[in-house]
Amino acid sequence: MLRVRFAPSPTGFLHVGSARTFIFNWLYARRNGGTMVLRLDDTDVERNTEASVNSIFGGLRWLDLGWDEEYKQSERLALHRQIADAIFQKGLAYRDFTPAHAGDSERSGPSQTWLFNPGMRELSREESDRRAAAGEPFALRFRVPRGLGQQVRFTDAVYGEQVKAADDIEDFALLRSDGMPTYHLASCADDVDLKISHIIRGQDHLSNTYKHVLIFEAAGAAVPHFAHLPLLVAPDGSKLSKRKHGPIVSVTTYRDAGFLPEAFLNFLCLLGWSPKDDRDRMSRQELIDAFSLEGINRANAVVNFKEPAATPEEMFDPKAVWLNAEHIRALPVEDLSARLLPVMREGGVNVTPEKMLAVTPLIRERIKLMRDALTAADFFFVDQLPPYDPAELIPQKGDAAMAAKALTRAREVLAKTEFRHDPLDHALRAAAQELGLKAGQMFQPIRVAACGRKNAPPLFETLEVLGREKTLARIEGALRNLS
RNA sequence: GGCGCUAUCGUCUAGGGGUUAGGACGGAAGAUUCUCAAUCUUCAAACCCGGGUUCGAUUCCCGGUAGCGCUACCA
Repeated sequence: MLRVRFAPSPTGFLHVGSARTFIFNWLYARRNGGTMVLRLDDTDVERNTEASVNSIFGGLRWLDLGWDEEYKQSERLALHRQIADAIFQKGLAYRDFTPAHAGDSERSGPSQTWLFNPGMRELSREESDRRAAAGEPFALRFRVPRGLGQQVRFTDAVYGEQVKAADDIEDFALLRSDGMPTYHLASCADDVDLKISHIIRGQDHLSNTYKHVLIFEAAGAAVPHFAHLPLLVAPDGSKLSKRKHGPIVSVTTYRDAGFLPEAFLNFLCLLGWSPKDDRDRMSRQELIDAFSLEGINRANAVVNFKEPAATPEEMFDPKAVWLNAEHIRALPVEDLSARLLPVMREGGVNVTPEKMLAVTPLIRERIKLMRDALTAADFFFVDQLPPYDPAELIPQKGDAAMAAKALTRAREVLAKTEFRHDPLDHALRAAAQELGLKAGQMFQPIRVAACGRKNAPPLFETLEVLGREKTLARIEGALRNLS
């Protein structure tokens, strides 16, 4: 039975790297009929926050992926201690009574490799028991086989055969002196108990995996399969951090900016994985069908965002934005319209589903992010157009007089033309011809009058949706501006 | 410092002992349309360096360099 897990520690918002790890696990489970387990690795009580849990769940809910089972590591401490004790009873771990030091010993000084504490490792069982019984605090450390030339090995589905001399592995802690399990112990104990068959996680754990193999073996459990994922990094190659890179590393930023969850999912999948057949836009189902561990590559992938966040949407990886536009265009108009509705309303636009459905085809190819609809379609929803430069009304190779002539004629024609695409097309083209104007010279003043700007959707469809009343009022306004 | 992982256009990647080294984004140019988009066409753009193996290496091996990870009683 194939079982995978996503095990975030709730110490921050949902990170794009974590999201991708979740996605790859999910894809693997769905592809192979496996079970997806979500486990909150919350043993670091100090750093866990409720806000973080909310961010993780909120992000995952948005991605709409789902999982089959859910656990909280902090509720499973008894299991962790039981396994730690079993390892200790087998003589594969020892008590270390050295007072805890707050992680300051590294980086300063000659920084020698710390492997183990000989005094504590060699302490007799009697002495150890006596000091423990006396209430002296201790950390429990794994007794890594030393001086025997042993090797620890495992096969990684992505990185291949991995071997390390046991002598190079430090005697890592299993339990802290306060009795709480460390990440390594808790993670492995839970993986054993939850019968996780495949561990798919970030490559930052590749070198930790030797320790985990040691724990699995010491616990007498089967060692699961491993697949490590290349890391997602910033354009300068450094690892993504909120501290340094800000909201761009948070999944909710993409949601709030108007990414479609399936587009974001698609984008993340293409970082460090390839279907190997030149496809780029892929649906959820296509991703499931194409996913395999063989498609994962080994080099870190850059999330190509702009460091000093330029304009709001210019900061995103251009490929993510493009993919989003692709997904938007691939959506049936009805679906896109329905999904645009809440975006517009959140943006303060009062719009009916009917109106939205009429507007959607006009902006569909003109928006990259969902929120772009707010600016792309603004003129459909306001009573009064915001002020614009009357010079915009003047057509190519024309002057104010030409603009006035075109608008005056348009006012007459539009007063009696049916407001549908074809009649509008015929009437306005005929009017242009009468006036001796090129189509563009006729249309531009009308477009600017109706939309308040030069760049807008095609004229006839736009007028049709806008309606006669608003159109004529706006032409009226434009003529006033011109004089 | 120690141990390990990685290295193809600016970015994501395909490929693999002999290829015009392929695709995508982004960039440039053009076509098209009533503007803007969308679409289509074209162009520029890469095998980290040095040794070896080989008739032949970008591909295999070794070394270097660089980047990254681990080296906590964080996860």
